[in-house]
Amino acid sequence: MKNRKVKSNRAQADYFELLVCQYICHLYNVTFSYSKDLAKLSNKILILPDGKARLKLQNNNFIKIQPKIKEILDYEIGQKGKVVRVIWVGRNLLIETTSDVDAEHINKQRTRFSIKSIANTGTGTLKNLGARQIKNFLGVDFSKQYEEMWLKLRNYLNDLGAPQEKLKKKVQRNQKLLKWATENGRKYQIELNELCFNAFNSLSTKKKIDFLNFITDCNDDNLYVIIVNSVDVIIYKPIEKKLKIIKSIEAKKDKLTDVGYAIYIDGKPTYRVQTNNTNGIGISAYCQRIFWI
DNA sequence: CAACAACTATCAGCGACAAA
DNA sequence: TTTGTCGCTGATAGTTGTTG
Repeated sequence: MKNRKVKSNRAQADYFELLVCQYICHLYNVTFSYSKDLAKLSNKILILPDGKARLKLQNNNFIKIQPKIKEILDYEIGQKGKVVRVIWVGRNLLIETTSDVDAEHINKQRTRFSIKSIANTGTGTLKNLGARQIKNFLGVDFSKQYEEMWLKLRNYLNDLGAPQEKLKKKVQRNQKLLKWATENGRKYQIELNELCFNAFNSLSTKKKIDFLNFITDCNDDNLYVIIVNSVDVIIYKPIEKKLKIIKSIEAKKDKLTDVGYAIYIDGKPTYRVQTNNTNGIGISAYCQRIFWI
C-alpha cells in the first residue's frame, strides 16, 4: 500500500470506528444507526488505490480487537448496567475528548474507546498540538514567525497577493520551489522547537502535569485506548497514566534531532515531542506532536 | 445591505514510512 | 526493531464575494 498521497485516508479510520460500533451493537442487541455511513465509507475506500487491501487491513485489525472490546464491556456492564446505545463520536469532540466510540449504559454512564488501527508498527500520534494549544499550554506564540516564513516565501516567489493555498500548490508541484520553501521552513521548525523546549522546562510542575494530563486525555475514567497494529493489541486506560505526585518532569535534548526532544518523568523517558509543519515543511502551519516512547 | 454562498486558513485527527 | 520525521484529510471558523 505504498501510496503516499492517500496513505492515511480518513475514511479508513472512520470505517474502522464504525466496525467497532457495529460490533458493540451486535453484541448487546442495540440498534446500529450508522449503516449508511458504513456503506458509504466502504465504497469510498474501495475506489482508492489498493482499496481492497485497505479494507482488508481494517477488517483484519478489527478481528484482532473484538475479544478485547467484549472483555472490557462485559466488565463495564457489571459496573454500569447494560449497554443501551452506541454513539459514533468520531471527530465531533476534538480537544474535549479523544474518544471515537461511546457505549452508553442504562445508568447513563459511558464506556468510551479511542481506537487506533495501524498497518505496521507503532502507536500512532498521541497528540497533535496546533498553535492554539501550543499557546495555551506552553505560552509560545509563533504567529509572527509564521507570517515571516510566508513573507519570505512570497518574496522568493515574487507574489505578495495570491492566497496561500494557491502558492502552496504551486510550490508542491515544483521541486525547486519546494526545496527552497523547505529550507526556509526548517529554520522555523528549529526555532519553535527551541522555544517550546525552554517554555516547557520553565513551566511550574503543576502546569507541566496539567499539560501532560491533557496529552494523554487522562481525566476521563470511562476512557480506554486500544491500539492495534501488525504485531499486537495495546490497551490502556489513560486515567491510569494520570500523573500525581512526582519528583521531576524535565524535557531533555539527548537525541540527535533539533526538531524534537524527550520528556522524562522521574528520570524515565516517557514522551517524544516533534516540532514540524503540519502539512509540509515551509508551506503550512507549525505544530507539535507527542508520541509514547 | 442583509443573507447566503463560496472560498481561505487553521487546527488536530489520522498514522505512513525512512533512517538509524 | 526502534526512533525520528512529516504529509493527508476533513471539520470549522473566518473572510470575501454575490445577489435579491
